[in-house]
Amino acid sequence: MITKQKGCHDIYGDEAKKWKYVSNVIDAVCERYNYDFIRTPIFEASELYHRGIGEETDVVSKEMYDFKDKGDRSITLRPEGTAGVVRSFIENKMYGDATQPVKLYYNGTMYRYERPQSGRDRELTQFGVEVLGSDDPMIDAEVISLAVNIYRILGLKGIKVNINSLGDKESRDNYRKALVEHFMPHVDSLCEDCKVRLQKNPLRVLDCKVDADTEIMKNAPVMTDYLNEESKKRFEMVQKYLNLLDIDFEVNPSIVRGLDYYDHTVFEIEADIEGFGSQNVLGGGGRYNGLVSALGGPEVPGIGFAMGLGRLMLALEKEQVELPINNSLDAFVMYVSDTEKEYATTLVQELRMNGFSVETEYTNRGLKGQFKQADRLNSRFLIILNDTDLENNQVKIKNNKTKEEELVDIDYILYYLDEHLMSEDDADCDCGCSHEHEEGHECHCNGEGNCGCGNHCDCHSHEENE
RNA sequence: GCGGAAUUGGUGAAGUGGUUAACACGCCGGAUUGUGGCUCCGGUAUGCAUGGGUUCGAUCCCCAUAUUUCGCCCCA
Repeated sequence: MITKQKGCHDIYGDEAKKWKYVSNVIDAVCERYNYDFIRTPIFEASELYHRGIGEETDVVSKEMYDFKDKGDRSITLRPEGTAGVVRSFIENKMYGDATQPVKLYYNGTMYRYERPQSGRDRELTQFGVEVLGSDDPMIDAEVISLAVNIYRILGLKGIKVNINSLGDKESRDNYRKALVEHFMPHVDSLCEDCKVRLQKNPLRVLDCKVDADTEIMKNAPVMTDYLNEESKKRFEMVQKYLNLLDIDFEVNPSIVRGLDYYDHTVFEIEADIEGFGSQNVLGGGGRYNGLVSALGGPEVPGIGFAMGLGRLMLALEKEQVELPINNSLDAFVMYVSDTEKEYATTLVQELRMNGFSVETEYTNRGLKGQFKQADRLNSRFLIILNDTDLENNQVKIKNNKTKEEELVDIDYILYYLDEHLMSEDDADCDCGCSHEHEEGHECHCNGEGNCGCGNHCDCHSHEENE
């Protein structure tokens, strides 16, 4: 048997429906924030990541999925989304668009050559946003709040937002110098990795878990003390806007992020859920004012974040958040004889073309088996064909909930289904999301008929629940 | 890159160095002559991840590989 590759997953059935639902929420929220969808290639020239993410980062130095193509080009499966989006921004000269800043979002697979564990796969799906062309602290807060609001809308409660500022270049240079001065005298007591980091990227020494509990690490200078006036003021503004947006956060000076392109605001959103795996960072991001120019574009500031959808799913599952997934069918057409089957073929198509979700029998089951199949598929109506009825231009339609059965004229089928499905929905809700009707769920449509699910709804129960 | 645990039908799983690998669910068929969901009856693994080895004999013991899973490191 050929099996899937290590660290990859097949997503299907109800799980696939959940993913689709989450993607719909993401699309709906991004639309409200006016972010445009962008799709960039899954593979890029390796150099993009070497220059963009940073040679010394683990992501580049040991986790890249790279290979030579038949033209002997060095190709890499994208390990993250930002570099590709920024490349596209430059290549397509989006900095020349009239509508600045450029606000983009993506939702796609990334690849990292790692040893899989809970919350860590080789193929992972990330949703992320990038804002290019504004250095306003207000947009920093907006990006963070967008991420938080998506978690909120999905119903996830256990999240914690950590923010920090790496400051501008001057602040970072000063801090870097202070770090080197602090650690150099004790270089021998550091772990092997840190010795290298101290040379190439001293900030990341702070990230080290091996030496985390040592005295030198605890006494290490703190970034926030080295921010110059301008950077400090900027960081305060970000916090002010976050407060205005009602986002709970904590300033955590140890957040430095693993990718080299960040400056000023950096943040991580972690799962704060009992029993969650050790890979508990749900999302993270930050500002990267130097990245566009580093990749050959003009001096354009940027900020973004990415969240792992797989980890989000784990978190939702851990919190037992029930996502509203639609598993029902409008009608199941049943038949036995060949002439009935012929009519079934055309009827099914006609119903489908008129907007009904309809299934029929394809595996020669007897009637009994077809009833069972219709139940399994949660079909609301059963259309039972019978040669005698057909001769009278009639079909039997059975309501699978009330078990009532009626003979209906063929010309009347569409109207009949329309009417009966509508009246069913009055009691329920026809937005298809149904979460507002379940206990313990909040609806976010404000009675305007748009729940986070992106489906339109005009039932009244929304307002009552809100 | 390093370490621990696991792998038995469609599914959840019990189990043993020795003739027919429990049990449950599901599925299929029948009782029910074209109306199911309850009940009863019957059928559902030449097979215990793959490849070697030990043994008279291996699903069980040993080794390797693959995959899964949980950690370390790192990240989403």
